[in-house]
Amino acid sequence: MSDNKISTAVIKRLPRYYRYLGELIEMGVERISSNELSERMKVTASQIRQDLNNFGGFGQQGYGYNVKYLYDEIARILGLDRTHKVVIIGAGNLGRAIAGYGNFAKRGFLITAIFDINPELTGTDIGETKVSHLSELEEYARHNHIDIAALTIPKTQAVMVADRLYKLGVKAFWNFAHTDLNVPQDCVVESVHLSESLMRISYNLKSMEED
Amino acid sequence: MSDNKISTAVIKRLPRYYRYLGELIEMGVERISSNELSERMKVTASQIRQDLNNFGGFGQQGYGYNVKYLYDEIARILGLDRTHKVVIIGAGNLGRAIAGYGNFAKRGFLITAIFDINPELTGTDIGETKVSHLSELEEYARHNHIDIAALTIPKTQAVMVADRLYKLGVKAFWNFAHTDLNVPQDCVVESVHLSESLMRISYNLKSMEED
DNA sequence: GGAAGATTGTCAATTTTTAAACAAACTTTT
DNA sequence: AAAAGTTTGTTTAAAAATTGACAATCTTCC
Repeated sequence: MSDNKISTAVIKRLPRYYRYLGELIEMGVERISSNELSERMKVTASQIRQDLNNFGGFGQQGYGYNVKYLYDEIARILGLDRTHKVVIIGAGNLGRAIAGYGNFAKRGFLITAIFDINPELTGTDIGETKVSHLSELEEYARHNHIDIAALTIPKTQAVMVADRLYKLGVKAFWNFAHTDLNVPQDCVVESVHLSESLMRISYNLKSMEED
Repeated sequence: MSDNKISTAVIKRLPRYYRYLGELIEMGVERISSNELSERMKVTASQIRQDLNNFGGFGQQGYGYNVKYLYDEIARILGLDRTHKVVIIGAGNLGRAIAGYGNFAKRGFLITAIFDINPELTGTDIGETKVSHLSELEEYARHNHIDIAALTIPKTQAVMVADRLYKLGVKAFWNFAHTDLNVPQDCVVESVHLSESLMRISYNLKSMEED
């Protein structure tokens, strides 16, 4: 359908465009040029135009881009026009934080189940959702579709649970564990390695001092 | 001291090398070649050698790299040989998750204070740390050094609080709010935009279907 | 409705990043 | 202790990403 193969560098920037366009809508801005957007976002106008043109011509010469239209188009490109059923594995603070974040639901990411290995948590409520014991995962997956699994559990468990989930047909993993998952090629893995993020701060702080 | 200017692409990869080397140490591996490491990490050996050589020659021909030595050197490069005092702004689930994660302390990131705007949370304990009211931020900063501020608050507050923190001398921000901070150039900002991360999953799921 | 001004889409040039190749130098084996 | 085998550090080549430039074309103003 759309031309393969868009570079990952472009994909990484799309959500940020989307965020800025959303803010512009809230501000009541109807149109914007690549030049003005580039000043707000601190990127080059050329990059904005080239990124967008990977997916088609959304703008118009002499006018710029219609904010609402472009916003909706990017949503479509990103697949935000559909709903995604998300299960959370791990009902610790991180799992709770994700479950409780309302903005995800607004973008079509619905928390449909939460699992934890701790029996004491089984049956307790997190937001609208009841925590199930991890042993019920297979039974659940037999009756319910899972688009995305968020893994907010320690690394030792994460790799094994990802295996189990893959066997149940889950193809997308939002991995918060401090490890790489070992799932087959036909999966989407997006890792959020918080400790690596902190280390980059540490490096940048250090290298700032040295100038 | 060390040669400027290392590309950010290299810096992003360093923590991952560090993680793998840590695992090798746990496994009792004493030496490793770039070739073997490249197979484990699924990157090219050439990239590993070139990345490391930005900081000096840590290996030896015919031998490879001493795991423990390289591990320590990367720690030093990343600034993990010092301690960093971290304050958390926002005692919600995300703030709690960060405060409770013991591995950070192991790497020298010490949670020294937690602030929240909600008076009901003031005085409550999170791990070892008591929550203070956000209004006490200035008073606290006058008597205590802050290396890094973690912002786990909504976007509207995050930008303002970052301003306040900058005026108090804080130069590094770990930003979890869904916005860009507007702090001066002499700051380190590391943003963790979870919703953007989710959107990339959505895009990749969609583009996987289309093949 | 025509002229002046603005802005896109795209091509070309530049810069950055990644990968390949290989001489130099060390380790291991015999 | 010499030969055979490894493996690095570095150079060179290739690929990818970013930026610059501009004709084409739309909008706005008069």
